[in-house]
Amino acid sequence: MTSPSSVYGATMPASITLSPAKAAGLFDLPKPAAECRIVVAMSGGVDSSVVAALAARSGAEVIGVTLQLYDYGAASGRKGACCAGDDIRDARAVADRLGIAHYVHDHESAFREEVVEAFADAYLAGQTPVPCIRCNMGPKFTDLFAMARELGADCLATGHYVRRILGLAGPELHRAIDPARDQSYFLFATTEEQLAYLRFPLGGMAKSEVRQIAEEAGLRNAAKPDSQDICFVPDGDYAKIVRKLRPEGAREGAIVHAATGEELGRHRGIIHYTVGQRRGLEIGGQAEPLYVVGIDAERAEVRVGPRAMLAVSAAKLVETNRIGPLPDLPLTAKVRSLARPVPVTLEGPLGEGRTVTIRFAQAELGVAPGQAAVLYAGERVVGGGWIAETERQAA
RNA sequence: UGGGGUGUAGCCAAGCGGUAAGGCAGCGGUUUUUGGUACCGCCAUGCGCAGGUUCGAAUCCUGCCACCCCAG
Repeated sequence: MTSPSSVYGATMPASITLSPAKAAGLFDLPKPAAECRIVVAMSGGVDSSVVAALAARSGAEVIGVTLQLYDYGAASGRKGACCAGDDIRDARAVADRLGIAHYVHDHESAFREEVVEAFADAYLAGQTPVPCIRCNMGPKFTDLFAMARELGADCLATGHYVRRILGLAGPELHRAIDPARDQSYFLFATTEEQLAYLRFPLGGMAKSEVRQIAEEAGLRNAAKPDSQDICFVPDGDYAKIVRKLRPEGAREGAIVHAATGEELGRHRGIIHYTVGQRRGLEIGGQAEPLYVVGIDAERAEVRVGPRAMLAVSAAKLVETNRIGPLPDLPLTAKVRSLARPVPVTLEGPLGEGRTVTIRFAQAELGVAPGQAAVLYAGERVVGGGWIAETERQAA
């Protein structure tokens, strides 16, 4: 195994430090940088730290803000977390190093209500939530947004890997240059008002460039591991959190075959399952693997079937959002952060919270209610919605 | 009780004298700012038990045990 630094060293120029003008260009400022104030959402990770460094380089006045989202103790010292404990200390240290102002805002109760409680409720309802999207919608793009405005900032910059590009009808949201890093899936609910004010200076960069900049700027977290998993789930055991908040979620029930209705086994609570899931069913003696194809919260029933039964031809989306005009171009959709966007057609109006159905050109597997479906026209994000129900592909 | 059948890993199952396939489940890893998926790796010194034949037995022989089916 080669170390990351040697890999980067081989492919990166000796120095990619940006000039103040180039740094300023990344923020698309409304006036000369020296007259601007930029608020940077700092999580304590490398990405947002580099955003702060770039903002400082631009010559603008920079204020770093870190939201403390959850309990210090639970995540302290854990790799891959954010917004608590050590991460807040990292953010502060980076701000000190850069010589910028830095505020930590206690956001625990709001985060618990808007993200964690909703997360638990979704599982209880037999759905599979995406807490990162709720977090972006609430704490980050609503609360932090308001704070930045109050601070008189010209814009709010974050470390998301996504691009904001000025189009004829205003700012557009586009996928990151590096498809492996693209985080647009988590930002489909961004409103046009938010997008007008937000900046994503990392969307055109590769992760290796970002780490290089962090190193050259002498940031202590330059080599810090990427965050992954759910930030408020310390050990990867999300069900433990749900059980703690909603003990009734541990109600046991039957695992039945979706085609025959036969009871194949028992489970210890629907919160442990998600549509598309294969492992954890503990049902042996089968010719082929079984997958969760549906969850009946009322009856506390997990319905399973062979892989073919995962095929879905359409999905109903609720609480939809649209970013910019709907282009007259073929649309694609992602029903999962990873995975390539697949061709879809829209049946109904998109945006303003309305309900719409997306129909897949080819059957899509493992579409779970509670997840987001994000719509693209090429590289541009045109919006999306939450998957409320799916239509199984006729056999 | 008589007749027939079957006993191989947690489950299903191949092997029928030459030194235990495969699938499912499980475990571990890789990938990944959601859950999952996918991929890779691991998983029976032993084939119901006890003897015997043989250079060599899960495979042949004998006895015993267990379960299933038919008869009663």
